Amino acid sequence: MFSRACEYSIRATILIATHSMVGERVSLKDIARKTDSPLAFTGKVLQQLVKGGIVTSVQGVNGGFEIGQKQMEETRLSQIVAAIDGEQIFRACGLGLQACNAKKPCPLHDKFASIRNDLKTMLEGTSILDLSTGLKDGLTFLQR
Amino acid sequence: MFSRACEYSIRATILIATHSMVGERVSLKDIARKTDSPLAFTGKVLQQLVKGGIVTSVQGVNGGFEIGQKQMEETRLSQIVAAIDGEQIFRACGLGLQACNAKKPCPLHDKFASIRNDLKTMLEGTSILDLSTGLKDGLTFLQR
DNA sequence: TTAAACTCGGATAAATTTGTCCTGTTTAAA
DNA sequence: TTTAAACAGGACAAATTTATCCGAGTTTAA
Ligand code: SF4
Ligand code: SF4
Repeated sequence: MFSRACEYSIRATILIATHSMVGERVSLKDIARKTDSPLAFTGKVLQQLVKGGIVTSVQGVNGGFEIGQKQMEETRLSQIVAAIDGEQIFRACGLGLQACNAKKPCPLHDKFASIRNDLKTMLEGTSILDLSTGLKDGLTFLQR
Repeated sequence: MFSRACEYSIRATILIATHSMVGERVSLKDIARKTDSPLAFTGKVLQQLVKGGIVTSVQGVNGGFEIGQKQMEETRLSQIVAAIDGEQIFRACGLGLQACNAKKPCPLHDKFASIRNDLKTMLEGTSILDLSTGLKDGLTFLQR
């Protein structure tokens, strides 16, 4: 569904948010450990998120990653996915035709577009905060 | 969403079905041309479908691929996807955790599992025949 | 001033997916 | 019996994704 890079970036962002809630920063090292992700690779995708304005990084001692209260309320999961995997997933044809076009539909169009749209709606309706509260309260998990 | 190999295999199967409806076989050459797919690679994935019992191949002059009337009615899109991409897509965690487990859910669990289930239901409820009639009648397309 | 704890970013490597090539085998018809 | 049209399948190549390595820059505190 999502690329590995995208999965890592979502897990990382959620973790960052739970720490930002209590005024802490998280280091890449901790992110990698607590989300069970490869450190250096996760560093790369986090840089993309920083450039995309989704999370903030602070260099130096006591540095790390953080996300503002407002950011975590307003940023949608769809933005993370778009920042890493691109908009493709929201628009692509289920059968791989060059462009999705309801005027000249592929055989799967109606059924596929419906689900793709549900996915889009879900991702656009879910904020980082939504995902982070459950983790903070110990109801959900980032590793298993 | 689906791998390229899977997209090719679905397009190929639908095309094969439209020909089988009128008692014809289709050659790999024609499949590649009419579905805008790389010939040799499509040949590979078709071999997987043959092994999976989804389509039948006939060697020699006037050979090609075909699919029985009953097969196209009974075979579900989910079976093609499973044959090429595996069952992963129906079971995998949206955030990439090792196994999907509602008892120890990832933060996206509820919302993701719902959509993943809709997708599964859709794929299981769609037969090759369903997809092929529209193409045969010129209402849907396999290239653009 | 120095050391330590951090992020940043380029280069490179490994793994996977996608794609091609070439040879062999089967089959029908000439 | 020969020939040509077709699938089968192994070996290899290209492209993409995933992952690692390492040196450089930044910041705080001792
Ligand atoms: S059918 Fe769905 S997937 Fe295929 S082209 Fe139309 S919208 Fe895209
Ligand atoms: S939340 Fe959804 S995706 Fe994550 S583990 Fe549970 S079922 Fe799988």
